[in-house]
Amino acid sequence: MTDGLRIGDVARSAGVNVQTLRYYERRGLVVAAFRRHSGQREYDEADIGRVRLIKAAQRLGFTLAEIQEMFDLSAHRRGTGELRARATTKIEEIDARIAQLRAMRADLTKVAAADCDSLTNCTCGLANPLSFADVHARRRQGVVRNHVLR
Amino acid sequence: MTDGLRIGDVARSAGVNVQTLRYYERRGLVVAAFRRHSGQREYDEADIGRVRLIKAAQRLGFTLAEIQEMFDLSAHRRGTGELRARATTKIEEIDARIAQLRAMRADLTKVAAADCDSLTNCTCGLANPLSFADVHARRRQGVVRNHVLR
DNA sequence: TTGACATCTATACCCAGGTACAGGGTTACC
DNA sequence: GGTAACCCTGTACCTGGGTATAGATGTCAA
Repeated sequence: MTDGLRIGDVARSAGVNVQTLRYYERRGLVVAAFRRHSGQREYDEADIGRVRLIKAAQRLGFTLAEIQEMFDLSAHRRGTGELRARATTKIEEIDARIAQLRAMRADLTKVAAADCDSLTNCTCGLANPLSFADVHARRRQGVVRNHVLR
Repeated sequence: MTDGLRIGDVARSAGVNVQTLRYYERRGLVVAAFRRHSGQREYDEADIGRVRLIKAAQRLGFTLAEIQEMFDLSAHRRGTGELRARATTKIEEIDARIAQLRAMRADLTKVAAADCDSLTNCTCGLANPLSFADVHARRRQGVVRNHVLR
């Protein structure tokens, strides 16, 4: 009886761990079609594709919950344009995250430029709850103290 | 006996939870200078600044472990240029993350453009372990099947 | 002194996406 | 029929940054 794929075959082919497949089954993402009399799972070729699809969607930034939802949508045949809509939403999320990272980056360059000697005595704006922009504006007005080195 | 600040005072001033302060103490980040006979923590003004500094560093993308390490560095007076070096390293990490997000974004625009009806029947490259660029190159050579809708 | 609030310790729980046992049973090949 | 490799369930653990709860004290103003 060597027709169906066993869990290890699927794991190797899809590049995941067997524990991961059992975890996906617990979450309802990939459920083995059959069980042998002994309880061992039996998969088919399509399951390998399904696991690969999950990993690909993860690489695009989708969570397992979102992927599961998209599977459910296609199962219910209500999916016209849904995938595109979800991709568009995800693009917006990514844009927001990039904007946030860029803001962090800008503030970090100011920290690097200020060159405080240590974190505990850095007064270049880090310890201030205001944004760096605000701190710099106030400094120009003489409201914020300058650096205290060491 | 109302000299020292109590944990709730620090929490309110720094904009964090009291549980968070106790958590920081467990991690060794902010330890109350004194304890009352009853066991209650007593802080001073500097501790508020320290907590704010932690939150500011977190906003810049530093983890608590990294922040702790930077505190240790300044305590050991080996910090000349260290903060700048760490900021520079963090900037590189952020740049790498932005590049990764941009790659994800590019692939997502391809998914949106391909407009597959559903995730399970999407053959626009999602389920393929190769990058989308590769898939598109192969499609031009007629190696990859076209979409199967629904 | 009473009542409302604040604080204490210890422990468990949350998110996501798995990973790592322990202690068994099954399968494949020689 | 031995033995190595595989598979099973169930449970606990991991990261990171906290949050929640329980039950016991402490503090403070009226």
